[in-house]
Amino acid sequence: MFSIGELSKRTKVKVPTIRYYEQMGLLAEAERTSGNQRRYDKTGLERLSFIRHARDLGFSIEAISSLIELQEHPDRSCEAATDIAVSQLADVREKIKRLKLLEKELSRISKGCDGQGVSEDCYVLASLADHELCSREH
Amino acid sequence: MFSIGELSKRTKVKVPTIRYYEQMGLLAEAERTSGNQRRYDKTGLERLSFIRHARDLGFSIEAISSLIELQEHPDRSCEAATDIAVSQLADVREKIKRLKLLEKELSRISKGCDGQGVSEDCYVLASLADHELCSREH
DNA sequence: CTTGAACCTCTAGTCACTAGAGATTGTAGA
DNA sequence: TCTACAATCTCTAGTGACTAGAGGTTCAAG
Repeated sequence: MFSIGELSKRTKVKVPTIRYYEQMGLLAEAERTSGNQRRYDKTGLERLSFIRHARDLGFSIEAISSLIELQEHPDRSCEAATDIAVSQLADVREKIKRLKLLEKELSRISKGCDGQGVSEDCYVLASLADHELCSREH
Repeated sequence: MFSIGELSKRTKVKVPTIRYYEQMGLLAEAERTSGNQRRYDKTGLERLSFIRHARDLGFSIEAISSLIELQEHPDRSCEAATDIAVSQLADVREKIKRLKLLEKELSRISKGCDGQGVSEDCYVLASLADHELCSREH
């Protein structure tokens, strides 16, 4: 049995975040010492590692809640879990697509001031002011 | 002179968001009719278009504030504005990098359940539970 | 002059935390 | 055993960038 600080160290999840996860129902309520401090064991550690990993992969708290529920009712859980993962993947791909367009636009804008420059006006500000100057959609 | 609803239509920025921008100091306080309703002109329209475009490119409200201040004090503004754009670009590139790693991982995880499957356990849940199963950092 | 869409302000909610106040507990060293 | 003090507790409020809703007022067309 170890303290919340120890759990925090081992999982690299901050102490207030652990309490927040408990409050949100992602973590079961921890056992307490006689003095009301939380104590955890291997189960708690594994559960939190799962949550942390899923958060790192961009799953929302809500999605993680669903995944945890699936874990606890293992019948047919695989399909449903895969659905969640696939939808998360679609999300990530969409974000990548959008960010790549932004990258092109920003790199074009940033380069505007290099070299001989664009007379007296700032190209960055001009580009932001006038969407027509954009080379593509974003 | 036109209303906030008209401005909203022309810029595709929602009415409450326009009021929010005013409150945050991004937009100058609009003129008012005798009945206290906001009225805008070309200047307001251009300013809001600038903000909207910058938001679309992922600039924070704070960054936009800086850009607007630069616009208003044009001496040396170009270098500073370029700095902001370049830092925004670095940000975007970093995000793309991270998301690409996630994409690989998620697509690997999602595929786990296809075809013959991985015996009775759900590969998605197992992968999330055990970071060691990841093929690379993320 | 009436109607009703559009406007006003204000408060509170969203997500996933993070920060701080003020009080209590656990534990290592003297 | 006592003492210090780090770690813990609960609670409230703040973050960013809005969004939603209540309850009231104004504008403009017919």
